[in-house]
Amino acid sequence: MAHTRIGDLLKNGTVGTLISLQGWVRTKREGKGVGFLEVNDGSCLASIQVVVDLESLGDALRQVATGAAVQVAGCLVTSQGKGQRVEVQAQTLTLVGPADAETYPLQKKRHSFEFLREIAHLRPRTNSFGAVFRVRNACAMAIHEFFQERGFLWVHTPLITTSDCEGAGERFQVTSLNLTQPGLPSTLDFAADFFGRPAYLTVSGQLEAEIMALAFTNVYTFGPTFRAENSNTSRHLAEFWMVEPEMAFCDLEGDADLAEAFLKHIFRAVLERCPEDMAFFQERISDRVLANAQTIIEQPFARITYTEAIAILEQSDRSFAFPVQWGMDLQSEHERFLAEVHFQRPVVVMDYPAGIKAFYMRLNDGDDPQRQTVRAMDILAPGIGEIVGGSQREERLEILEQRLESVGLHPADYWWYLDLRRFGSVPHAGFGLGFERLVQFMTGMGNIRDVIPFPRYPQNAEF
RNA sequence: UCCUCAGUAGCUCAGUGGUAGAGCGUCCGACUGUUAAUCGGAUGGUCGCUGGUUCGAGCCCAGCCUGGGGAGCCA
Repeated sequence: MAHTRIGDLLKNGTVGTLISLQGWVRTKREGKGVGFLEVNDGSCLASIQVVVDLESLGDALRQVATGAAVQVAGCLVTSQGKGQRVEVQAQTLTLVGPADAETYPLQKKRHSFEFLREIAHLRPRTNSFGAVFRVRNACAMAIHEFFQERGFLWVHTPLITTSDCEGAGERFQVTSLNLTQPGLPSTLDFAADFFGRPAYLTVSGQLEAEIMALAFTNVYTFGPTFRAENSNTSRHLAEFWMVEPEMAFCDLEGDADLAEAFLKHIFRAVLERCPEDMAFFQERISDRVLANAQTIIEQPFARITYTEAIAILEQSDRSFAFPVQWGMDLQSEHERFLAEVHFQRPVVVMDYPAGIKAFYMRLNDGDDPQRQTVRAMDILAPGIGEIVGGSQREERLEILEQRLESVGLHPADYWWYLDLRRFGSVPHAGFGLGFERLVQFMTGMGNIRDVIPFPRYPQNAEF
């Protein structure tokens, strides 16, 4: 008999039919004449109740404990008990893989996320992580859907790179040299290394995405990114996934428009496709999850310039640890005030001072030289902070060369990037979205390490 | 990396100088179409590590390790 996924049985299963299912036992309750198993196969949040007659299947049931893998065949019947529409009256119960109840770490109780992080190989079998990873999947699909519907090409930018997306943080070095040899690293000869020069794991696919955008008009990347920063926070990972759309013939306003439509689409899609999981987050993780999603979907994002943001902060009666001053980078406390207190919804902040942003961002025309700004755009989200960072790129060759020089970079190292400005240059723009931060934002999960199956962060790469 | 809080049973925690505790889990029993089942019993400890103070340290002191929260960096 073909096996049916539990989500299918609970939703569409016809009472009276014979079915077969496979999954892992969440709990077992045993009485005198009858026993109950709750079996989950990850297809949905709910487990299905399997009713086991002890006279016929008692021996088999005794082998089964929490955590065991089982296969059950039987009749789908209307539940006599409360709490579920249907249940399975077992005719056969097969133990596929036993689990020792004494040593199986997951108990029939609530566990802390800190503890579950230590058993990342088992935590996907919990309600919380089941919901997280189903929502994560739905987010990823919604992202592809959004771009594909709009004619964006999914492009694959390299993970190993020799270029540096300036300002994006510390890089992991990639080498085939034998670093355990004595005498290293003073004798390191990169000419003898695999690529003949130092190479790194990518910190951003943006520069290569620009190449592709200037051929395909609208493209996006969606893949892993690596930062060797010694960051120990609830919103940083050493390995994370990033989405980076890049659009030719597009300015900063178009960029912000796309980012807003993009976030709205993802929230709408996930709410529609994972209602049980989202209700679970609302109930168990944060009671603001659903209201937050509604705000994202229904309300237009606030949109201000950096200069206006500074004015709002200066006029607020808050006293900030970091004094507010034009030219400074916005601190966490400032971002939180803007998104959580002042606007209470996502805020797009545009036109940052040139001095605090990367070389490739387009200089605004007609600025006071003392207050030169660039066409940068950050989206600040309540509870998360910066979720999107983007800009219109500098498309003018001479100005880009000057910017490189002024920040101490060598234009020769960026010859191909500059070539894009020599041959058919057009205004273009894009942004980067931290995928895990999006999932955090969506689910209300407090720590980014709990929205990726196997988190990498300083001193941690166990699983 | 900095600031701060914490580390005691499988898990969540109480215990602030004098015999190591509770709830949950697990096991056994009872009971029951149960569903965070219920009731009774049992099981369970290098009190993070190292050193120090003291007649005596889970508790006080120092260093280290690990984890949480916040900050910086950023997505």
